[in-house]
Amino acid sequence: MTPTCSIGEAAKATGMTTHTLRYYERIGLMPSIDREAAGRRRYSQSDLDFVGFLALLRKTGMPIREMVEFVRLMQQGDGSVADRATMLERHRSQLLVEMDELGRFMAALDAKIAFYRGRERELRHASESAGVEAEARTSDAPATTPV
Amino acid sequence: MTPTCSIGEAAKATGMTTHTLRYYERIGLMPSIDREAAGRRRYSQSDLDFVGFLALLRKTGMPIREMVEFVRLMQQGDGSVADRATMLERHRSQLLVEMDELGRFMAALDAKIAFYRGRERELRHASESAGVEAEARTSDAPATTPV
DNA sequence: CTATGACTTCGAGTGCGCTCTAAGTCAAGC
DNA sequence: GCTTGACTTAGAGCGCACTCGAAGTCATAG
Repeated sequence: MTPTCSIGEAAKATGMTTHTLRYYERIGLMPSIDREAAGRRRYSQSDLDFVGFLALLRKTGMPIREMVEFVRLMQQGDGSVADRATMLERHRSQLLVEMDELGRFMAALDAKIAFYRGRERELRHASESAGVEAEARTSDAPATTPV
Repeated sequence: MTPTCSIGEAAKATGMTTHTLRYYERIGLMPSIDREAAGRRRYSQSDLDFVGFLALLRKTGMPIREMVEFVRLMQQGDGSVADRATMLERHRSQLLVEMDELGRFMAALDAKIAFYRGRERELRHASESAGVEAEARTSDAPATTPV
C-alpha cells in the first residue's frame, strides 16, 4: 500500500545519481532497502526522507565516515539516541565555526573587490585624462601591489 | 634590504606546508619566487601576502584551476584588472549562495537535533515512570521514524 | 673536516567522494 | 518472440588537492 519507487525514480526525487545511491548502500549508509522479487531496489518514502537527511549532513560538510558511524548508532536502537544527538550537536557547532569563518572571508573578499574596482577606476581615469602614454606609465607602480 | 625568508619560515608564517608552497609554485600559482645563489627560494613579504590571498580564495571554495586562471590574468598586467574584478565578484556571489544554503541547512539541523533531544527526554521519562518493560515497549514505535 | 638538517627536483602516492565500466538479468511494449 | 531499457553486481577509474619519498645539494655549527 505504501508507495515505493525504483532506484531511478529515487535518484530523480533526491537529486542523487543511481550510482551514488548504490554507493551509499554498500558503504553502510542505507542498510536496508527493500527488494522486489527480481532483486531490484524499492525505495519507500522514508528511504527518500533518509536520503535527504544524508544529503543534509553531506552538504554541511560531515565526512562520510562519520555519517556511517551515525547510521551504525541508529541500528543500535534507542540506547544510542543520546550519542546521536551529541554527534549532531558537535557537527552543528563545527558548522557554526565554518559559517563564521566564511563571514570573515567574505569581508576580506569584499575588500579585495573594492581595491580592484578602485584600480579599475584609476586606470580608466588615467587613460581618459592623459592618453595612452599615461596608461602605460600607471602599469608599473600599482602592479607591484598585486595582492 | 627588504626582509625575505626561507620556504620553511614561509610555511610557518602562512600555515601552509613547504610541500604545498612548492606545489602552488609548480602549478603556476606563484610564478616568481626569488632564489638565493644556491637555488633556494626566498619569500618576500608580498609573496607571503599573496599566499594569504590564495588561502582566502581556497578557503572560500575557489577551485585551484580558477585560481591559476586568476594568476594568469594578473600576469597580463593592468589590462586584465576588470576581468579579475569580475572573477572575484562572481566568486563572491557563489560564496553568498553557499552561505545562504548553509543557513538553511543549519535550521534543518537544529530541527533534527530538537527532535533527537525530544526523543531522549521521552525515553528517559518512560524508563523512569514505568520501569524497564516500558522502555522496551517504546523501542518500537518511535524507531520507525528514524530520519 | 664533518655532521646535521633545511633545502632542491621529479614523480609517485594518498584520501575523499564519487563515477563509471563490463557483463549480465529481467519486465514490459510491440 | 524480440527489443528496449532500466536494473543488477564487482571492481576499476577519476578529479581534486595535496602529500610524500628518494636521491641529491649546500650552509652553518661544532
